[in-house]
Amino acid sequence: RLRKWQRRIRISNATERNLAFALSELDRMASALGLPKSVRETAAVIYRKAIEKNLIRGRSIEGVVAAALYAACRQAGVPRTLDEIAQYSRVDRKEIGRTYRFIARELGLKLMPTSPADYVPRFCAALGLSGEVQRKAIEIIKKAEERELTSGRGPTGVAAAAIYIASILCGERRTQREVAEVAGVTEVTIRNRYKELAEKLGIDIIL
Amino acid sequence: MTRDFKIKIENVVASTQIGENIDLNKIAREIPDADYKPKQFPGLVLRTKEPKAAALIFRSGKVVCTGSKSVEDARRVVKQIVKIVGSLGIPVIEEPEVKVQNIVASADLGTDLNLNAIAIGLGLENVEYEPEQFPGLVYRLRDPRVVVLIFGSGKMVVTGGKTPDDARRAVEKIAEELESLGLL
DNA sequence: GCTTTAAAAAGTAAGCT
DNA sequence: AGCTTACTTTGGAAAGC
Repeated sequence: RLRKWQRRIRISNATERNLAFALSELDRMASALGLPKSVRETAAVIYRKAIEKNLIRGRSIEGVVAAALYAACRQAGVPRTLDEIAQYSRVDRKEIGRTYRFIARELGLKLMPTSPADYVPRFCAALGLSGEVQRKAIEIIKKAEERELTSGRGPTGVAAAAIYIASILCGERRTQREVAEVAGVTEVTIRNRYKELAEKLGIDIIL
Repeated sequence: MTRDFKIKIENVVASTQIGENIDLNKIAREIPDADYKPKQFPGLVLRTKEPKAAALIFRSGKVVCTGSKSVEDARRVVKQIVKIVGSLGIPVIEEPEVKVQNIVASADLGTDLNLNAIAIGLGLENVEYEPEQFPGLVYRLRDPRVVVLIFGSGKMVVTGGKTPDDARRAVEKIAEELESLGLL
């Protein structure tokens, strides 16, 4: 029947239109966040899988796009915080987080929580810190994880504290305020984390 | 090895029905400390001091009681609400059937925990752990049907159960699981 | 889905002195 | 630098938008 044929065309048009919108939205956000093409592609794959499993029901395309991008960044080891993702989305952080948990669960994306170490390269670059500082910060984070000093703590706060300590130990000191700015946490959080790390890891920080 | 998980009931949510077609405006007029903002929420809020709790009274006569530290306290609160509403000349059911809807309890495993290891041990597909958003690991059990929030300190919160025993069984089950995984 | 209630856990945040 | 207050998460019922 002709009706049936036309209906299919309508549906496929809408589907394609939505996909085109989603992909353009994905590109717009990825560019704004300065993400590499590989991450965009990973996010696109996640988005398509979500579509195939009808995980969009009751959710906005933008929300799923944002969640797919968030997941892709983590999977690629170049995490962006939900706040950073939300900065370039019409959807708020809370909704992106919920959507992320939902699609991660439904698609079986087994992602461990982000390690503070994954934030080190980006934060250090933004602070103009050397590879030596990055190495030291990651070393501190690894020890902190072994000593179980990171359970329940925000990854960015731990990363910020480790970088703050490393910058001092390497003679490239950055202020708590500068580190807090790039890490997106408060100076109070850096203070709390660095005091704990310095004390429990036995690091002497002479100012 | 008798463990003391320090299980404590922190909140009991119960529902019941104390009457029909209750005039909430009258209650709001007669009881000065009652909160009633029908534009914002259809229920009227009445708070009791002993036991300290809050009751939501609806026009239908249905009542939701929250904040009690025990099932018995929840029943005591309902009796107080019946007495208060009844004293206003409003027809009430003297001894309504009280149904516990949810019990929130806290407990302590007594040791610090490595949440990353626990997430892997219990299975990433059975657990939610996003320290960027919340410090606790969320573990949903099918039996008993409750949700447990596990923290790095070893403390936890059990919610969603209908009886104190649901919370007790959940804590013991988790302790056993973690121990068999060598994470406790 | 939201609105309102209560309470705990631990981390982070914001305002004030 | 503290202290206080407050928001994040979990669960459930109620009546209505």
